Amino acid sequence: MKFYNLLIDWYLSNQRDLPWRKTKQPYHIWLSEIMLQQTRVAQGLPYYLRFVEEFPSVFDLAEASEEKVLKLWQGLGYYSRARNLHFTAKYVANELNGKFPHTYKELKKLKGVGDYTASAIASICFNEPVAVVDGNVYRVLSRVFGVDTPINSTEGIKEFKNLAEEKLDKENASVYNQAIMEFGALHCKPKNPYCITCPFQAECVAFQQGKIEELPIKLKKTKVKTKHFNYLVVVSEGKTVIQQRRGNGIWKNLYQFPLIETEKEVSKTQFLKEENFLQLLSVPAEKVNLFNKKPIKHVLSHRKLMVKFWVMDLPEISSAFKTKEFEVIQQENIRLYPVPVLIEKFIEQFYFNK
DNA sequence: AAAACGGGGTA
DNA sequence: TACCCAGTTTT
Repeated sequence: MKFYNLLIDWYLSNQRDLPWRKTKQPYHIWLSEIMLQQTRVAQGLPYYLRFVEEFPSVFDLAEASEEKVLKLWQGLGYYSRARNLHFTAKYVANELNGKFPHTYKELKKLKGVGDYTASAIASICFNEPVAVVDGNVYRVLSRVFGVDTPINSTEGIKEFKNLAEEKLDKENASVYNQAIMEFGALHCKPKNPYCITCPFQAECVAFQQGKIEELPIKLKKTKVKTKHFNYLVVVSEGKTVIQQRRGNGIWKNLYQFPLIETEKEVSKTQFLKEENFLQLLSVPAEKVNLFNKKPIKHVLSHRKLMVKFWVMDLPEISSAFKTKEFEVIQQENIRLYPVPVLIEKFIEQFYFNK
């Protein structure tokens, strides 16, 4: 029995019932694939359902504002996915008459669609014989065939792509690709895989050599850097002040309270005296209160943020906030804006003294 | 070639 | 903690 036959047999009796498996419409497959990049099915599923409900077609998504798309994406992370999703929706709707490309080569030209996603859409929707290589595929192939090349090295990426193409069932790329990913997700798991009941036990190099725990091999990732954020939460006549994050850093185009970044954690005295922007405001010290005594630790894949929220009770909005950088809004309207989870959690706890 | 880019689940 | 998740883009 060939590798792909065993795999597909396993899949046909073990696959999960997922909404995007009930369709082959490129719009839905594309949407699900973008959402599931570096994201577990369990986490992405509710977002997928809300998006399909809110945007039944690519035209609906194209017509929405980016702010609305980001708001619906809030909490899913990697927000460039949402921005690229919206950009591509507009492109497909307006330039391609709502029709997605039908080939790997053309799909890969879409913003936010890389090698994996182009392969996934081309194979799942059109049965094009191109192999997907995601985290699951790296794990299954490295173990079964005993490949110890680091999966995140240039060499490894090429080698695994070639191996994946070699093992692909070219007549049934759609089912095969989903099968190998599903097998990696449910059976050949990172920790405690079900080797005892594995259909590949006899031929699995890693199992036979006792290397299940070691494979796949991955080069160590970069150090997490610590940053110190100080947010100014203005409270004034039922209003507050927010700003949209610009540039290419984290949370681009999402909203937050006015931010002052410091080299290290600062006390109230240090905060009020040493920061230029605050001096500009000239707020009396008694009007400033620290919301959280200990900094809130917010950990991202490559950053550790230590965050303090400074609440400023003002009789009126300072003129320093009346620039293009800031927006003065009614407090109750803050829930309409897309914000990082960190900010959302704060808003839930803080009732703006009502 | 390496770093940037989120948030949550698992052991 | 440390690692991982249906990866892509930028530096």
